Amino acid sequence: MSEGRTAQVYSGESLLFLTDEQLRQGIEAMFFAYRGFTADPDRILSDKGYGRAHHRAVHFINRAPGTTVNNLLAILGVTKQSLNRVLRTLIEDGLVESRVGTLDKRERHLYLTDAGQELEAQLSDAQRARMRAAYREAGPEAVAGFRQVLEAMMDKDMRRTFVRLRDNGS
Amino acid sequence: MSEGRTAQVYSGESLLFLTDEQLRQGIEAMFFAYRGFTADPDRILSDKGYGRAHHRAVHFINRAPGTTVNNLLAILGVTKQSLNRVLRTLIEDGLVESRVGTLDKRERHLYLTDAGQELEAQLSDAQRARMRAAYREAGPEAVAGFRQVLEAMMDKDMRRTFVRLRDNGS
DNA sequence: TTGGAATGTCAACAAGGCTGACGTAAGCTG
DNA sequence: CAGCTTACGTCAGCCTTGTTGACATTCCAA
Repeated sequence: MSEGRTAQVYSGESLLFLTDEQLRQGIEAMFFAYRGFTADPDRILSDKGYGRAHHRAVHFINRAPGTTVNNLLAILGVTKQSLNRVLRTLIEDGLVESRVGTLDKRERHLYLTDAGQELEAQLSDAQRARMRAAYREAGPEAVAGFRQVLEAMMDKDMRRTFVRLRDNGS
Repeated sequence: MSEGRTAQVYSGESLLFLTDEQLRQGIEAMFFAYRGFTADPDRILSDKGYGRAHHRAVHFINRAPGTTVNNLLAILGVTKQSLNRVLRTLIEDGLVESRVGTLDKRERHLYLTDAGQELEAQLSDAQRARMRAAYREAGPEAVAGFRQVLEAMMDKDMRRTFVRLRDNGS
């Protein structure tokens, strides 16, 4: 599995030694950073009796209004039973609306209600504020590199999904 | 919470527009990348009846052999009951050894056994392989930026912990 | 010697994953 | 039209991993 203790990558003027130590620092950085990444939304959600799973659903419904359950399932990578539990509470609480498909009546198309959009904005604002602060501190070149490495770290399928979403949005 | 739709960061030759759209792409990149980041260890662990919590414990015990339970608690950010449950199974299975402190006998110092080191290496190899591939694909400048943004995204406390660990290791 | 700190343990609970099984409605295909 | 497949929902049960609260033990330090 391991390719030995070090590997070298040459690019432009700089030489990078991919020692196990450097890789491990990257691993730990991911671990600690992800905690920060989720911290603010988690606080907001737990006040309202929701969890991270609700956040994810709300985020991607907002991202692609009218998406089907199957579509959402593929993006989130969970079972329909798991997603259904979350969706049910969101629909009951009036944050999400589920409309029977017009073209294919088996499908349910999901939309955020006004209340749903309000929650999404609240979560989004908090998470973007942290991301914005990090981007500002690190600077533009760092941001480009950040996104390149993250994209390269994704599973192939997820990367396709990510790119599709990205190119849809803007 | 939001500072408006866009913000600008100027640095060197390039100008970065921190539009909400760009920030959201960063957020989604984190989400999808973290899935990839944990995918390989998760597979290995579930074969052996362990979970991500076991991985984290094993990782940081390997990282700082002889660490105390309290220390590990602070790093992992969970309750002692949660950690204890994981540690108990690891000790029962002979992967972790818990030694009563010599200086302060209330403390337990944690070490990986040979079997524990073997598991750690297996998990580490898999995770490093993915990180190495991502680093190679993105290139050295990207890697530097990646780490800068991640560090800036951490909570203050976690950042201190991260830096302390990093500077210890190398 | 007493208070507080570090640790462990028991119990109970919740979120959010999972599998398996089953039902219904709708679309598709021969 | 008949039969298979697809999309979705749901029930039941299980697991991991997080939580709180309560309580016992050990032992350092003032």
